[in-house]
Amino acid sequence: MATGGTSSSSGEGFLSRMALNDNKAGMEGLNRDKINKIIMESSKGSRFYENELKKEQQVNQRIERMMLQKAHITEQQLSKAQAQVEKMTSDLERGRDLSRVIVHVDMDAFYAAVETRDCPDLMDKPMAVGSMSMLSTSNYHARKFGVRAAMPGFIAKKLCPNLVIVPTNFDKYRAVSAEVREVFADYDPHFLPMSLDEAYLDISDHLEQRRGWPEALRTHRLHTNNTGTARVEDHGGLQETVEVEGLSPVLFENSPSSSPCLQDAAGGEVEVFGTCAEEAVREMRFRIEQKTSLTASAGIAPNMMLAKVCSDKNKPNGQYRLPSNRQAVIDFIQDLPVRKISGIGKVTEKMLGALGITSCSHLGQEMALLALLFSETSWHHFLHISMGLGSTHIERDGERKSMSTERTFGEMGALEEQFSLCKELCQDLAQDLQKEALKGKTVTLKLKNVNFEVKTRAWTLPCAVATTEELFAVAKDLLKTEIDNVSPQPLRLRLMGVRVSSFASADDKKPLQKSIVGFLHKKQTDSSSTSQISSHKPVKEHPPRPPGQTQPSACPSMVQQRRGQEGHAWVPSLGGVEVGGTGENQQSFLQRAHAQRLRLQAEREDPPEKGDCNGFETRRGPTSSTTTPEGTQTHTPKNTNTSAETDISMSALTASDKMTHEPSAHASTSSYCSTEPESGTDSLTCPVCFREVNTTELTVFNRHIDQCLSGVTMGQNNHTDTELERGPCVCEEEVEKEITGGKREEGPKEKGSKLLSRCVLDSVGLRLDSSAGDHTESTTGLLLYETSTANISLSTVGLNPVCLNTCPNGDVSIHRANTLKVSSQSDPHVRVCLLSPGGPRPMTTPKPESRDHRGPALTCPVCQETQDTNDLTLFNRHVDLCLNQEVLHELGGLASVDRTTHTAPPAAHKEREQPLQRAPQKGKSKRRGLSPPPPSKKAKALGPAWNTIDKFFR
DNA sequence: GGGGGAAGGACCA
DNA sequence: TTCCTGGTCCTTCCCCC
Repeated sequence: MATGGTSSSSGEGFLSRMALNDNKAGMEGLNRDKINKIIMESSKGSRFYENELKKEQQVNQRIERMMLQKAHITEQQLSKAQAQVEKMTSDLERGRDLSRVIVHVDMDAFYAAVETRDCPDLMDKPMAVGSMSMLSTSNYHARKFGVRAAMPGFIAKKLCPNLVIVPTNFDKYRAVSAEVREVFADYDPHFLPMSLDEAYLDISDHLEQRRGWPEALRTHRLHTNNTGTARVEDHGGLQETVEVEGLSPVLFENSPSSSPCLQDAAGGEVEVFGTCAEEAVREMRFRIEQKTSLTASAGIAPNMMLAKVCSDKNKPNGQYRLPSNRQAVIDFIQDLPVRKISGIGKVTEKMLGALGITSCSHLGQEMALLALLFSETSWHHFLHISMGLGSTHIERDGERKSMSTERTFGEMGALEEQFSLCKELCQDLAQDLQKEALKGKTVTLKLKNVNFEVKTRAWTLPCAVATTEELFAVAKDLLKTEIDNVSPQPLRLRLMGVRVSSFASADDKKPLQKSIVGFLHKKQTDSSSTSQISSHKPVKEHPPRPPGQTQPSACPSMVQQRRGQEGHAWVPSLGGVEVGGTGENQQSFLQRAHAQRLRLQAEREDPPEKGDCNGFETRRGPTSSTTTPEGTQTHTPKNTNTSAETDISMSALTASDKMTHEPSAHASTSSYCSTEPESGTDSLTCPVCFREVNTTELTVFNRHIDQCLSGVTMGQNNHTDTELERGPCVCEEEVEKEITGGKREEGPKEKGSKLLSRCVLDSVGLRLDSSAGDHTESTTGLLLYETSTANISLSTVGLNPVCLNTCPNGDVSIHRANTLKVSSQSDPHVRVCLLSPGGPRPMTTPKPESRDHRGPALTCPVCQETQDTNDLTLFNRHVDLCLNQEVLHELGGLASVDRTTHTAPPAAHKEREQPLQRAPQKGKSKRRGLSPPPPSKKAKALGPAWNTIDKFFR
């Protein structure tokens, strides 16, 4: 395999990135060569090693490119950069702030110390905390053998055969950490914890107060079994307080003698601390030790970067203060190896080393060169370091950016296991998210294969998600995509993780408008019940969406994700009415469906016959009764055909659910972004059949709606009872085959043509009046269709080109703009499935014919008024608002919307044409990785189904 | 060209 | 035989407007 790396600059047969990192306290003066030899012998040939080799090669290539770039730098460029650096240096110098006293406190070998404290037998033994796979930390005895954190246990054992490895016990460490933090809080209530054993404090304010404190407040009693104290040393003007004795009975046996303690009136030993920074920090460490029997080291400096370096200076069990004057800072930083700086790791160190830069003073000397070779962010960072500058303000309430969970395991190749684990991770993560009341829009799946290659696949949703079902809906599909990518080979994993990021801002957390759930609720919904989802307020509480304000686009289609590597969102020009993706959008969908239904009902001259495909009230085919947990029987159609809404859930859950055989999953969500009822509700009203469903389980309720919609509209049932019981889990290919009868062209390739949904047209009010004959045209219907991101949208027929297909007996096509042609030989109840136009399409392309060429003016399908516009955007706006009003009106809701505002002024028009939600580009092949190469730009632009669409318009 | 998403990677404890 | 976990930030590529 990878052999080139052995002859790289890292040395013959030697991988520098795997070599011992002795940049840690207690590891000075080790026999590096010997240790490295053992590490290499233990690792060589392993997949991990091969992967490290690969990474090393990549770094070497980076360095080669950098050196090449350096060779082309001209004197002129250099002097220009130098001028830039000098200007920036003087700017930074002017802003230098030496007024704060920042402390970095780091517990010494924290986990190991806790374990040793609790098991004194370990005191004199080399020990580490972790497992044979990985060590979290080691004590100082073990460090003498080269055993350190982040080293696999089996290698550590080879370095130190007597090493005792103690398993981690995070509950215990958390408890100790809490005690330590209590002490921190006395010095800086807003301290910044970096981990369980480390924190930054700004003690400036404390010192201010401390100056006025009487001695009694600075006096602390020693526990009888501890005698620790400290002494202050003077090192060439740099005052240094060295903690010396007893405080670390378990770790540091060679502590120097202490200064004498005083005795209090009761005869107990006490320690009196001074008022300066060193004394305050010494006192803090003293108190930590008294409280936990563990020692801490600290660094005191004018900024965080320096404090961090200082805390390492006298580790373990010591402290170091860097005086707050510029010269002291400059002197301190001069000979500091760059690797000592937090943020400079082995790669950066190596790159800088290639330029001859090993210390911070070199950094300053070569800054012009660095400015030319590195990014602005990087060289600015370097400049700060070279000047000894760092943050003087401890960001106390920094918002969390992401949350994740991941698991490493033995090789896993079975799909069932993978999907099952994926769900477990989603469950764990959902719990964590719930604890912090977080919801995020981006879900990332992290995979590490058995070759240690890490891949991340992310999907950004238009709405924030947090529940297991929502997370799983996305993660599972990302996983499925990766499985498909390596198919027919199995995806052999050793790690899987799920991350959520792009957390909702405060604004996003505000209640959403027009929640259908409020509408769905039983009227007597307990008003005192606490809403779990803030958005789920009754519709009355929310005003109608202002004209021009778009709703978030819907969530991506699973089908699209699985099928297309190049899927793109396409928010239709009816902006704001897309449904099916988000909870909000689903709600809108249902609301509109309801409104449309009522309107159509009222319009109907003849009551629908049994089985009429317009007939919401009529049901064809067998029906079944679902017994709710409460024992109430709910009439539900026995039909597994799904509504457009549930189509998403079907496609979202099909594959993996089948694979994992998790019966709960299929009904768990109807989209990525679920809608949950408020707690305290004991029944929900079905928006289709208007019956109360005695359940608060959304899964049950969703299923009811699915079945209801299916039965209402499809009027026929080709599925079996078994299928019903199993839920709408039909694999996409099966559906496609079934619907198209295998007739679809195999073009280039239908591969891209995404079968998006077996939708039920009249469930949203599409008039498919087949009673007049085999071929009927409807000019006023609303067509449900789905965009390439699985947004189910309500759109007037022909306003957006769609590709239609039917099954098994029908044929639906776009006959003309604004016209739907239906043909059915045997059954008037045509099932229509939609093929995504796919691809990112500007709303204007392909434009339907202009009004002049299209014939009559546009007629609103809701209010039936002819609109004096042929601008589709304006018309869409009108329809949208019309529907809104219709829904609100039907719900007995809000003040009416002035329809005169529907025809938007030019400004609002523009607003509607704001950039569309950009689609996530799924699975696109990057520079690296295993994904297939990306499609051509043209293919991407057009989208996979364009060939198909094109045929309709040709 | 700028903005922003996706993916990968560096780095830290 | 065996090389973690969880988090942040940065860079690069790419697409869209």
